[in-house]
Amino acid sequence: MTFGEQPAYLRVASDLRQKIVNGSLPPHTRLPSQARIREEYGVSDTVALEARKVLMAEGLVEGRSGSGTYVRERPVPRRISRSGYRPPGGANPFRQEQAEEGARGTWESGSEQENAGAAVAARLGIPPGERVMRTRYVFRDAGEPMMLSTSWEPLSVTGRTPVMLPEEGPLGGCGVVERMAAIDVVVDNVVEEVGARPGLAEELLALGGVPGHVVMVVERTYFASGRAVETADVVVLADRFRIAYHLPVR
Amino acid sequence: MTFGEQPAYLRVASDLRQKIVNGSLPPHTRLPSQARIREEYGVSDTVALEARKVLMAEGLVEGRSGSGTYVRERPVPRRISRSGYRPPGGANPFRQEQAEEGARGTWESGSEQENAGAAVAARLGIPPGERVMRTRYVFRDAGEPMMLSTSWEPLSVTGRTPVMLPEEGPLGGCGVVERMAAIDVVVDNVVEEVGARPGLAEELLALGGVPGHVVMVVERTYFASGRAVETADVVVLADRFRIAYHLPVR
DNA sequence: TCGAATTTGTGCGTATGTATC
DNA sequence: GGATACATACGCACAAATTCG
Repeated sequence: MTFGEQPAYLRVASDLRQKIVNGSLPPHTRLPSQARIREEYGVSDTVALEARKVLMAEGLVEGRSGSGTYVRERPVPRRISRSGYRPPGGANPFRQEQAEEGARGTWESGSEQENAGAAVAARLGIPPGERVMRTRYVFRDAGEPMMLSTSWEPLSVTGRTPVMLPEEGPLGGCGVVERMAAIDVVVDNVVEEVGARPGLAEELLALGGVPGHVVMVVERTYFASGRAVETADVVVLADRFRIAYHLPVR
Repeated sequence: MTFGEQPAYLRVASDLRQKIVNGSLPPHTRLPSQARIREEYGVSDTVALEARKVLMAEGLVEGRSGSGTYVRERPVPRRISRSGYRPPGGANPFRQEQAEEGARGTWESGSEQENAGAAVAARLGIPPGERVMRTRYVFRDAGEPMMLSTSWEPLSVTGRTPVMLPEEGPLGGCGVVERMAAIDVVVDNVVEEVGARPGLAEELLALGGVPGHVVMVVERTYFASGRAVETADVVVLADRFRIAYHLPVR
Protein backbone atom coordinates (compact mmCIF):
# COMPACT_ATOMS: atom_id res chain seq x y z
CA MET A 1 0.00 0.00 0.00
CA THR A 2 1.95 2.99 1.21
CA PHE A 3 5.55 2.49 0.25
CA GLY A 4 7.21 5.60 1.38
CA GLU A 5 5.65 8.60 -0.35
CA GLN A 6 2.43 10.27 -1.33
CA PRO A 7 -1.05 8.98 -0.49
CA ALA A 8 -2.43 6.76 -3.21
CA TYR A 9 -5.38 9.01 -4.00
CA LEU A 10 -3.10 11.99 -4.58
CA ARG A 11 -0.86 9.93 -6.82
CA VAL A 12 -3.82 8.87 -8.94
CA ALA A 13 -5.19 12.41 -9.00
CA SER A 14 -1.83 13.80 -10.09
CA ASP A 15 -1.59 11.30 -12.91
CA LEU A 16 -5.04 12.15 -14.18
CA ARG A 17 -4.38 15.87 -13.75
CA GLN A 18 -1.28 15.49 -15.87
CA LYS A 19 -3.28 13.87 -18.64
CA ILE A 20 -5.78 16.70 -18.49
CA VAL A 21 -3.36 19.61 -18.58
CA ASN A 22 -1.15 18.12 -21.28
CA GLY A 23 -4.18 17.59 -23.47
CA SER A 24 -4.15 13.82 -23.55
CA LEU A 25 -7.59 14.06 -21.93
CA PRO A 26 -9.12 17.01 -23.78
CA PRO A 27 -12.26 18.84 -22.64
CA HIS A 28 -15.57 16.98 -22.88
CA THR A 29 -13.91 13.56 -22.84
CA ARG A 30 -14.81 11.09 -20.15
CA LEU A 31 -12.40 10.05 -17.47
CA PRO A 32 -11.99 6.35 -16.82
CA SER A 33 -14.85 5.23 -14.61
CA GLN A 34 -14.28 4.51 -10.96
CA ALA A 35 -14.16 0.81 -11.72
CA ARG A 36 -11.60 1.27 -14.47
CA ILE A 37 -9.44 3.51 -12.32
CA ARG A 38 -9.52 0.81 -9.68
CA GLU A 39 -8.27 -1.71 -12.19
CA GLU A 40 -5.76 0.45 -14.04
CA TYR A 41 -4.06 1.81 -10.96
CA GLY A 42 -4.59 -1.23 -8.78
CA VAL A 43 -6.31 0.71 -6.03
CA SER A 44 -9.48 0.36 -4.05
CA ASP A 45 -12.85 1.91 -4.74
CA THR A 46 -12.31 4.51 -2.05
CA VAL A 47 -9.01 5.66 -3.50
CA ALA A 48 -10.49 6.02 -6.97
CA LEU A 49 -13.36 8.00 -5.49
CA GLU A 50 -11.10 10.29 -3.46
CA ALA A 51 -8.93 10.94 -6.51
CA ARG A 52 -11.96 12.01 -8.52
CA LYS A 53 -13.08 14.19 -5.65
CA VAL A 54 -9.75 16.00 -5.66
CA LEU A 55 -10.06 16.82 -9.36
CA MET A 56 -13.64 17.92 -8.91
CA ALA A 57 -12.65 20.21 -6.05
CA GLU A 58 -10.01 21.68 -8.34
CA GLY A 59 -12.66 22.37 -10.92
CA LEU A 60 -10.88 20.36 -13.60
CA VAL A 61 -13.62 17.80 -14.06
CA GLU A 62 -17.30 17.54 -13.39
CA GLY A 63 -19.21 14.41 -12.45
CA ARG A 64 -22.48 13.57 -14.10
CA SER A 65 -24.41 11.03 -12.15
CA GLY A 66 -25.13 7.90 -14.09
CA SER A 67 -23.05 8.99 -17.02
CA GLY A 68 -19.44 9.65 -16.15
CA THR A 69 -16.85 12.17 -15.08
CA TYR A 70 -16.01 14.68 -17.76
CA VAL A 71 -13.14 17.04 -18.36
CA ARG A 72 -14.30 20.62 -18.11
CA GLU A 73 -13.79 23.22 -20.74
CA ARG A 74 -11.49 25.93 -19.54
CA PRO A 75 -12.32 29.23 -21.14
CA VAL A 76 -9.39 31.49 -21.84
CA PRO A 77 -9.86 34.34 -19.41
CA ARG A 78 -10.32 37.76 -20.90
CA ARG A 79 -8.38 40.64 -19.54
CA ILE A 80 -9.95 43.62 -17.86
CA SER A 81 -7.42 46.37 -17.92
CA ARG A 82 -7.31 48.82 -15.03
CA SER A 83 -4.54 51.21 -15.80
CA GLY A 84 -5.82 54.10 -13.74
CA TYR A 85 -5.11 56.24 -16.74
CA ARG A 86 -8.42 55.79 -18.43
CA PRO A 87 -9.13 56.89 -21.97
CA PRO A 88 -11.27 60.04 -22.05
CA GLY A 89 -14.36 58.31 -23.37
CA GLY A 90 -13.97 55.37 -21.03
CA ALA A 91 -16.25 54.97 -18.10
CA ASN A 92 -16.53 51.82 -16.05
CA PRO A 93 -14.20 48.84 -16.51
CA PHE A 94 -16.73 47.12 -18.68
CA ARG A 95 -17.15 49.93 -21.13
CA GLN A 96 -13.42 50.48 -21.14
CA GLU A 97 -12.85 46.84 -21.93
CA GLN A 98 -15.35 46.98 -24.71
CA ALA A 99 -13.80 50.07 -26.19
CA GLU A 100 -10.49 48.27 -26.27
CA GLU A 101 -11.84 45.15 -27.86
CA GLY A 102 -14.36 46.79 -30.09
CA ALA A 103 -16.95 44.51 -28.56
CA ARG A 104 -20.57 45.44 -28.29
CA GLY A 105 -22.39 45.28 -25.02
CA THR A 106 -25.54 46.28 -23.28
CA TRP A 107 -26.50 46.81 -19.71
CA GLU A 108 -29.49 47.24 -17.49
CA SER A 109 -29.67 49.06 -14.23
CA GLY A 110 -32.02 50.01 -11.49
CA SER A 111 -31.59 52.61 -8.79
CA GLU A 112 -33.10 52.90 -5.37
CA GLN A 113 -32.52 55.03 -2.32
CA GLU A 114 -31.62 53.30 0.92
CA ASN A 115 -29.91 53.83 4.22
CA ALA A 116 -26.24 52.93 4.21
CA GLY A 117 -25.35 49.74 6.05
CA ALA A 118 -22.30 49.51 8.25
CA ALA A 119 -20.02 48.14 5.55
CA VAL A 120 -21.01 50.60 2.85
CA ALA A 121 -20.91 53.49 5.30
CA ALA A 122 -17.37 52.57 6.29
CA ARG A 123 -16.29 52.45 2.68
CA LEU A 124 -17.85 55.81 1.94
CA GLY A 125 -16.67 57.38 5.15
CA ILE A 126 -20.18 58.42 6.17
CA PRO A 127 -22.27 57.67 9.27
CA PRO A 128 -24.23 54.41 9.08
CA GLY A 129 -27.82 55.01 8.14
CA GLU A 130 -27.16 58.02 5.94
CA ARG A 131 -29.10 58.08 2.68
CA VAL A 132 -27.36 56.64 -0.37
CA MET A 133 -28.39 55.84 -3.92
CA ARG A 134 -27.90 52.20 -4.70
CA THR A 135 -27.74 51.13 -8.34
CA ARG A 136 -27.54 47.58 -9.56
CA TYR A 137 -26.16 46.78 -12.99
CA VAL A 138 -26.11 43.71 -15.16
CA PHE A 139 -23.64 44.01 -18.01
CA ARG A 140 -24.09 41.81 -21.03
CA ASP A 141 -21.81 40.97 -23.89
CA ALA A 142 -23.61 39.63 -26.92
CA GLY A 143 -26.59 39.09 -24.67
CA GLU A 144 -24.62 36.98 -22.20
CA PRO A 145 -24.41 38.33 -18.65
CA MET A 146 -20.75 38.99 -17.95
CA MET A 147 -20.55 41.24 -14.94
CA LEU A 148 -22.68 42.28 -12.00
CA SER A 149 -22.17 45.54 -10.24
CA THR A 150 -23.76 47.33 -7.33
CA SER A 151 -22.79 50.90 -6.66
CA TRP A 152 -23.55 53.23 -3.79
CA GLU A 153 -23.32 57.01 -3.91
CA PRO A 154 -23.96 59.27 -0.93
CA LEU A 155 -26.90 61.57 -1.55
CA SER A 156 -24.93 64.20 0.32
CA VAL A 157 -22.87 64.38 -2.87
CA THR A 158 -25.35 63.88 -5.70
CA GLY A 159 -28.68 64.69 -4.07
CA ARG A 160 -30.74 67.38 -5.82
CA THR A 161 -28.37 67.40 -8.80
CA PRO A 162 -29.02 66.28 -12.36
CA VAL A 163 -26.76 63.24 -11.91
CA MET A 164 -28.47 61.86 -8.82
CA LEU A 165 -29.70 58.92 -10.85
CA PRO A 166 -26.65 57.40 -12.58
CA GLU A 167 -28.52 56.22 -15.63
CA GLU A 168 -30.86 59.16 -16.19
CA GLY A 169 -30.43 62.57 -17.73
CA PRO A 170 -28.01 63.77 -20.36
CA LEU A 171 -25.05 62.01 -18.74
CA GLY A 172 -26.86 58.73 -18.18
CA GLY A 173 -24.50 55.80 -18.50
CA CYS A 174 -21.46 58.02 -18.80
CA GLY A 175 -19.43 56.82 -15.86
CA VAL A 176 -18.67 58.13 -12.45
CA VAL A 177 -15.84 60.46 -13.34
CA GLU A 178 -17.78 62.34 -16.02
CA ARG A 179 -20.96 62.52 -13.97
CA MET A 180 -19.14 63.87 -10.96
CA ALA A 181 -17.31 66.37 -13.11
CA ALA A 182 -20.70 67.68 -14.20
CA ILE A 183 -21.44 68.74 -10.65
CA ASP A 184 -17.92 70.08 -10.10
CA VAL A 185 -16.69 67.09 -8.15
CA VAL A 186 -13.24 66.20 -9.45
CA VAL A 187 -12.51 62.51 -9.03
CA ASP A 188 -8.78 62.10 -8.58
CA ASN A 189 -8.25 58.68 -7.03
CA VAL A 190 -9.63 55.20 -7.08
CA VAL A 191 -8.94 52.28 -4.77
CA GLU A 192 -9.76 48.76 -5.88
CA GLU A 193 -9.66 45.81 -3.53
CA VAL A 194 -9.69 42.46 -5.25
CA GLY A 195 -10.97 39.39 -3.46
CA ALA A 196 -12.34 36.00 -4.47
CA ARG A 197 -14.75 33.45 -3.08
CA PRO A 198 -17.19 30.78 -4.18
CA GLY A 199 -20.06 32.47 -5.98
CA LEU A 200 -23.43 32.79 -4.31
CA ALA A 201 -26.22 30.81 -5.92
CA GLU A 202 -27.89 34.05 -6.95
CA GLU A 203 -24.78 35.45 -8.59
CA LEU A 204 -24.01 32.26 -10.43
CA LEU A 205 -27.55 32.08 -11.70
CA ALA A 206 -27.26 35.58 -13.10
CA LEU A 207 -23.82 35.00 -14.59
CA GLY A 208 -24.53 31.59 -16.07
CA GLY A 209 -22.15 29.75 -13.80
CA VAL A 210 -22.39 26.36 -12.21
CA PRO A 211 -22.87 26.08 -8.45
CA GLY A 212 -19.47 26.06 -6.85
CA HIS A 213 -17.83 28.32 -9.41
CA VAL A 214 -15.46 30.97 -8.16
CA VAL A 215 -16.11 34.68 -8.50
CA MET A 216 -13.82 37.63 -8.14
CA VAL A 217 -15.13 40.66 -6.33
CA VAL A 218 -13.68 44.11 -6.85
CA GLU A 219 -14.55 46.68 -4.24
CA ARG A 220 -13.94 49.93 -6.07
CA THR A 221 -14.11 53.32 -4.43
CA TYR A 222 -13.72 56.66 -6.18
CA PHE A 223 -12.35 59.61 -4.26
CA ALA A 224 -12.48 63.33 -4.85
CA SER A 225 -10.05 65.33 -2.72
CA GLY A 226 -9.89 62.53 -0.19
CA ARG A 227 -13.63 62.12 0.06
CA ALA A 228 -15.32 58.95 -1.17
CA VAL A 229 -17.96 59.80 -3.77
CA GLU A 230 -18.85 56.33 -5.04
CA THR A 231 -18.17 52.75 -4.06
CA ALA A 232 -19.13 49.61 -5.91
CA ASP A 233 -18.91 45.84 -5.80
CA VAL A 234 -18.09 44.35 -9.16
CA VAL A 235 -18.59 40.60 -9.52
CA VAL A 236 -17.29 38.46 -12.39
CA LEU A 237 -16.72 34.75 -12.91
CA ALA A 238 -13.11 34.00 -12.11
CA ASP A 239 -12.66 31.57 -14.96
CA ARG A 240 -13.69 34.16 -17.52
CA PHE A 241 -11.71 37.20 -16.45
CA ARG A 242 -8.44 38.45 -15.18
CA ILE A 243 -8.01 41.90 -13.80
CA ALA A 244 -4.86 43.64 -14.92
CA TYR A 245 -3.21 46.59 -13.21
CA HIS A 246 -0.47 48.59 -14.77
CA LEU A 247 1.58 50.53 -12.26
CA PRO A 248 4.63 52.74 -12.42
CA VAL A 249 7.53 51.82 -10.17
CA ARG A 250 9.06 54.42 -7.89
CA MET B 1 -29.06 3.90 10.89
CA THR B 2 -31.06 6.50 9.05
CA PHE B 3 -34.06 7.26 11.21
CA GLY B 4 -35.91 9.94 9.36
CA GLU B 5 -34.26 12.18 6.82
CA GLN B 6 -30.84 13.74 7.09
CA PRO B 7 -27.68 11.65 6.73
CA ALA B 8 -26.11 10.83 10.04
CA TYR B 9 -22.86 12.65 9.30
CA LEU B 10 -24.70 15.86 8.42
CA ARG B 11 -26.68 15.71 11.63
CA VAL B 12 -23.48 15.37 13.63
CA ALA B 13 -21.77 18.09 11.59
CA SER B 14 -24.68 20.48 12.10
CA ASP B 15 -24.62 19.95 15.83
CA LEU B 16 -20.90 20.60 16.05
CA ARG B 17 -21.19 23.59 13.72
CA GLN B 18 -23.82 25.04 16.00
CA LYS B 19 -21.50 24.75 18.95
CA ILE B 20 -18.76 26.48 17.00
CA VAL B 21 -20.74 29.44 15.69
CA ASN B 22 -22.53 30.11 18.97
CA GLY B 23 -19.19 30.22 20.73
CA SER B 24 -19.66 27.18 22.90
CA LEU B 25 -16.61 25.83 21.08
CA PRO B 26 -14.38 28.91 20.73
CA PRO B 27 -11.33 29.11 18.45
CA HIS B 28 -8.30 26.98 19.34
CA THR B 29 -10.35 24.54 21.39
CA ARG B 30 -10.36 20.90 20.49
CA LEU B 31 -13.38 19.13 19.12
CA PRO B 32 -14.36 15.82 20.63
CA SER B 33 -12.17 13.14 19.12
CA GLN B 34 -13.48 10.76 16.53
CA ALA B 35 -13.89 8.08 19.18
CA ARG B 36 -15.77 10.41 21.51
CA ILE B 37 -18.05 11.59 18.72
CA ARG B 38 -18.78 7.95 18.00
CA GLU B 39 -19.82 7.39 21.58
CA GLU B 40 -21.67 10.66 22.19
CA TYR B 41 -23.74 10.50 19.03
CA GLY B 42 -23.95 6.74 18.80
CA VAL B 43 -22.55 6.59 15.27
CA SER B 44 -19.87 4.69 13.46
CA ASP B 45 -16.28 5.76 13.04
CA THR B 46 -16.88 6.67 9.38
CA VAL B 47 -19.77 8.93 10.25
CA ALA B 48 -17.67 10.75 12.82
CA LEU B 49 -14.94 11.09 10.23
CA GLU B 50 -17.27 12.39 7.52
CA ALA B 51 -18.73 14.90 9.94
CA ARG B 52 -15.29 16.23 10.71
CA LYS B 53 -14.51 16.38 7.01
CA VAL B 54 -17.55 18.54 6.40
CA LEU B 55 -16.41 21.06 8.98
CA MET B 56 -12.89 20.97 7.61
CA ALA B 57 -14.16 21.60 4.09
CA GLU B 58 -16.08 24.57 5.43
CA GLY B 59 -12.86 25.85 6.89
CA LEU B 60 -14.28 25.94 10.40
CA VAL B 61 -11.87 23.46 11.89
CA GLU B 62 -8.47 22.02 11.10
CA GLY B 63 -7.20 18.55 11.87
CA ARG B 64 -3.80 18.00 13.37
CA SER B 65 -2.64 14.47 13.03
CA GLY B 66 -1.98 12.81 16.32
CA SER B 67 -3.26 15.76 18.29
CA GLY B 68 -6.86 16.60 17.55
CA THR B 69 -9.28 18.67 15.52
CA TYR B 70 -9.19 22.33 16.42
CA VAL B 71 -11.58 25.19 15.87
CA ARG B 72 -10.09 27.72 13.52
CA GLU B 73 -9.72 31.41 14.05
CA ARG B 74 -12.07 33.34 11.76
CA PRO B 75 -9.78 34.67 9.11
CA VAL B 76 -10.32 38.39 8.72
CA PRO B 77 -8.87 39.00 5.31
CA ARG B 78 -5.68 40.99 5.45
CA ARG B 79 -4.96 43.62 2.91
CA ILE B 80 -2.00 43.48 0.59
CA SER B 81 -1.43 46.98 -0.65
CA ARG B 82 -0.10 47.46 -4.15
CA SER B 83 0.22 51.14 -4.70
CA GLY B 84 2.94 50.99 -7.27
CA TYR B 85 4.77 53.62 -5.28
CA ARG B 86 6.69 51.31 -3.04
CA PRO B 87 8.60 52.45 0.00
CA PRO B 88 12.35 52.54 -0.65
CA GLY B 89 13.09 49.53 1.52
CA GLY B 90 10.17 47.58 0.15
CA ALA B 91 10.75 44.63 -2.06
CA ASN B 92 8.13 42.05 -2.85
CA PRO B 93 4.52 42.40 -1.76
CA PHE B 94 5.10 40.19 1.19
CA ARG B 95 7.98 42.15 2.62
CA GLN B 96 6.15 45.36 1.89
CA GLU B 97 3.14 44.08 3.76
CA GLN B 98 5.27 43.09 6.70
CA ALA B 99 6.97 46.43 6.79
CA GLU B 100 3.56 48.06 6.96
CA GLU B 101 2.22 45.84 9.68
CA GLY B 102 5.40 45.43 11.61
CA ALA B 103 4.89 41.70 11.32
CA ARG B 104 7.76 39.29 11.34
CA GLY B 105 8.17 36.74 8.61
CA THR B 106 10.56 34.30 7.12
CA TRP B 107 10.89 32.72 3.76
CA GLU B 108 12.63 29.90 1.99
CA SER B 109 13.59 29.72 -1.62
CA GLY B 110 15.27 27.54 -4.16
CA SER B 111 16.52 28.42 -7.62
CA GLU B 112 17.04 26.34 -10.68
CA GLN B 113 17.78 26.99 -14.32
CA GLU B 114 15.33 25.76 -16.89
CA ASN B 115 14.10 26.35 -20.42
CA ALA B 116 11.19 28.75 -20.63
CA GLY B 117 7.88 27.14 -21.42
CA ALA B 118 5.44 28.74 -23.82
CA ALA B 119 3.49 30.63 -21.16
CA VAL B 120 6.50 32.02 -19.33
CA ALA B 121 8.23 32.89 -22.60
CA ALA B 122 5.19 34.85 -23.72
CA ARG B 123 5.10 36.76 -20.46
CA LEU B 124 8.79 37.57 -20.66
CA GLY B 125 8.70 38.32 -24.36
CA ILE B 126 11.45 35.84 -25.15
CA PRO B 127 11.55 32.83 -27.48
CA PRO B 128 10.25 29.60 -25.94
CA GLY B 129 13.06 27.40 -24.77
CA GLU B 130 15.40 30.21 -23.79
CA ARG B 131 17.19 29.76 -20.48
CA VAL B 132 15.59 31.29 -17.43
CA MET B 133 16.22 31.16 -13.70
CA ARG B 134 13.22 29.82 -11.83
CA THR B 135 12.96 30.52 -8.11
CA ARG B 136 10.31 29.14 -5.81
CA TYR B 137 9.48 30.87 -2.55
CA VAL B 138 7.46 29.95 0.48
CA PHE B 139 6.70 32.95 2.68
CA ARG B 140 5.80 32.37 6.29
CA ASP B 141 4.25 34.59 8.88
CA ALA B 142 4.89 33.40 12.42
CA GLY B 143 5.85 30.07 10.95
CA GLU B 144 2.59 29.71 9.03
CA PRO B 145 2.88 29.49 5.24
CA MET B 146 1.03 32.50 3.85
CA MET B 147 2.13 32.92 0.28
CA LEU B 148 3.70 30.88 -2.49
CA SER B 149 5.62 32.48 -5.28
CA THR B 150 7.45 31.28 -8.35
CA SER B 151 9.52 33.75 -10.30
CA TRP B 152 11.26 33.52 -13.64
CA GLU B 153 14.07 35.76 -14.82
CA PRO B 154 15.66 35.53 -18.26
CA LEU B 155 19.34 34.65 -18.02
CA SER B 156 19.85 37.02 -20.92
CA VAL B 157 19.33 39.74 -18.31
CA THR B 158 20.93 38.41 -15.15
CA GLY B 159 23.28 35.71 -16.46
CA ARG B 160 26.94 36.10 -15.43
CA THR B 161 26.06 38.90 -13.02
CA PRO B 162 26.23 38.92 -9.22
CA VAL B 163 22.44 38.91 -8.98
CA MET B 164 21.82 35.86 -11.14
CA LEU B 165 20.64 33.94 -8.10
CA PRO B 166 17.92 36.05 -6.40
CA GLU B 167 18.70 34.91 -2.91
CA GLU B 168 22.51 34.85 -3.03
CA GLY B 169 25.17 37.51 -2.78
CA PRO B 170 25.09 40.88 -1.05
CA LEU B 171 21.64 41.71 -2.44
CA GLY B 172 20.09 38.34 -1.61
CA GLY B 173 16.46 38.70 -0.68
CA CYS B 174 16.39 42.36 -1.56
CA GLY B 175 13.73 42.39 -4.21
CA VAL B 176 13.67 42.67 -7.94
CA VAL B 177 13.92 46.43 -8.27
CA GLU B 178 17.04 46.72 -6.12
CA ARG B 179 18.73 43.72 -7.63
CA MET B 180 18.13 44.93 -11.14
CA ALA B 181 19.36 48.38 -10.22
CA ALA B 182 22.64 46.78 -9.16
CA ILE B 183 23.25 45.66 -12.72
CA ASP B 184 22.07 48.96 -14.18
CA VAL B 185 18.66 47.70 -15.19
CA VAL B 186 16.12 50.34 -14.18
CA VAL B 187 12.74 48.81 -13.44
CA ASP B 188 10.09 51.38 -14.27
CA ASN B 189 6.84 49.46 -14.66
CA VAL B 190 4.98 46.52 -13.26
CA VAL B 191 1.89 44.77 -14.54
CA GLU B 192 -0.15 42.60 -12.22
CA GLU B 193 -2.88 40.33 -13.45
CA VAL B 194 -5.16 39.05 -10.73
CA GLY B 195 -7.07 35.82 -11.20
CA ALA B 196 -8.70 33.27 -8.95
CA ARG B 197 -9.44 29.57 -9.06
CA PRO B 198 -9.84 26.55 -6.81
CA GLY B 199 -6.45 25.75 -5.33
CA LEU B 200 -4.53 22.71 -6.45
CA ALA B 201 -4.12 19.98 -3.87
CA GLU B 202 -0.41 20.72 -3.69
CA GLU B 203 -0.87 24.45 -3.13
CA LEU B 204 -3.52 23.98 -0.50
CA LEU B 205 -1.36 21.46 1.29
CA ALA B 206 1.44 24.01 1.45
CA LEU B 207 -0.80 26.90 2.49
CA GLY B 208 -2.75 25.04 5.13
CA GLY B 209 -5.95 25.09 3.12
CA VAL B 210 -8.54 22.47 2.54
CA PRO B 211 -9.29 20.82 -0.81
CA GLY B 212 -11.69 23.06 -2.66
CA HIS B 213 -10.54 26.32 -1.14
CA VAL B 214 -10.11 29.27 -3.43
CA VAL B 215 -6.77 30.86 -4.20
CA MET B 216 -5.93 34.15 -5.84
CA VAL B 217 -3.09 34.19 -8.31
CA VAL B 218 -1.22 37.34 -9.17
CA GLU B 219 0.86 37.20 -12.32
CA ARG B 220 3.32 40.00 -11.81
CA THR B 221 5.76 41.17 -14.45
CA TYR B 222 8.43 43.83 -13.98
CA PHE B 223 9.53 45.87 -16.96
CA ALA B 224 12.60 47.95 -17.62
CA SER B 225 12.27 50.24 -20.63
CA GLY B 226 9.56 48.09 -22.09
CA ARG B 227 11.48 44.85 -21.64
CA ALA B 228 10.27 42.22 -19.18
CA VAL B 229 12.97 41.43 -16.64
CA GLU B 230 11.06 39.26 -14.20
CA THR B 231 7.70 37.56 -14.01
CA ALA B 232 6.19 35.71 -11.09
CA ASP B 233 3.11 33.82 -9.97
CA VAL B 234 2.04 34.72 -6.46
CA VAL B 235 -0.50 32.41 -4.81
CA VAL B 236 -2.45 33.17 -1.64
CA LEU B 237 -5.59 31.80 -0.03
CA ALA B 238 -8.53 33.97 -1.04
CA ASP B 239 -10.14 33.90 2.39
CA ARG B 240 -7.04 35.35 4.00
CA PHE B 241 -6.13 38.18 1.69
CA ARG B 242 -7.40 41.00 -0.39
CA ILE B 243 -5.25 42.76 -2.88
CA ALA B 244 -5.63 46.51 -2.93
CA TYR B 245 -4.63 48.85 -5.74
CA HIS B 246 -4.51 52.57 -5.39
CA LEU B 247 -4.60 54.40 -8.69
CA PRO B 248 -4.68 58.01 -9.77
CA VAL B 249 -7.47 59.03 -12.08
CA ARG B 250 -6.62 60.95 -15.26
C1' DT C 1 -42.08 0.86 -23.56
C1' DC C 2 -39.52 -1.78 -20.79
C1' DG C 3 -35.61 -3.36 -18.57
C1' DA C 4 -30.83 -4.44 -17.84
C1' DA C 5 -26.20 -2.66 -17.39
C1' DT C 6 -23.26 1.11 -16.21
C1' DT C 7 -21.83 4.95 -13.44
C1' DT C 8 -21.87 8.39 -10.06
C1' DG C 9 -22.92 9.55 -5.36
C1' DT C 10 -23.75 8.42 -0.52
C1' DG C 11 -23.33 5.81 3.57
C1' DC C 12 -21.18 2.53 6.54
C1' DG C 13 -17.98 -0.82 9.17
C1' DT C 14 -13.35 -1.95 9.72
C1' DA C 15 -8.31 -2.14 9.59
C1' DT C 16 -3.92 -0.01 9.49
C1' DG C 17 -0.49 3.77 9.21
C1' DT C 18 1.52 7.57 11.49
C1' DA C 19 2.00 11.77 14.16
C1' DT C 20 1.68 13.69 18.85
C1' DC C 21 1.77 13.66 23.55
C1' DG D 1 7.07 2.93 24.94
C1' DG D 2 2.33 3.31 25.24
C1' DA D 3 -1.96 5.70 24.56
C1' DT D 4 -4.51 8.75 21.87
C1' DA D 5 -6.05 10.75 17.61
C1' DC D 6 -6.13 11.81 12.96
C1' DA D 7 -5.29 10.07 8.04
C1' DT D 8 -5.50 6.72 4.72
C1' DA D 9 -7.22 2.62 2.76
C1' DC D 10 -10.21 -1.45 1.76
C1' DG D 11 -14.58 -3.49 0.83
C1' DC D 12 -19.33 -3.48 0.60
C1' DA D 13 -24.23 -1.99 -0.12
C1' DC D 14 -27.58 0.78 -2.21
C1' DA D 15 -29.98 4.84 -4.42
C1' DA D 16 -30.43 7.72 -8.41
C1' DA D 17 -29.36 8.94 -12.99
C1' DT D 18 -28.13 7.64 -17.45
C1' DT D 19 -27.46 4.75 -21.49
C1' DC D 20 -28.65 1.45 -24.60
C1' DG D 21 -30.56 -2.59 -26.54
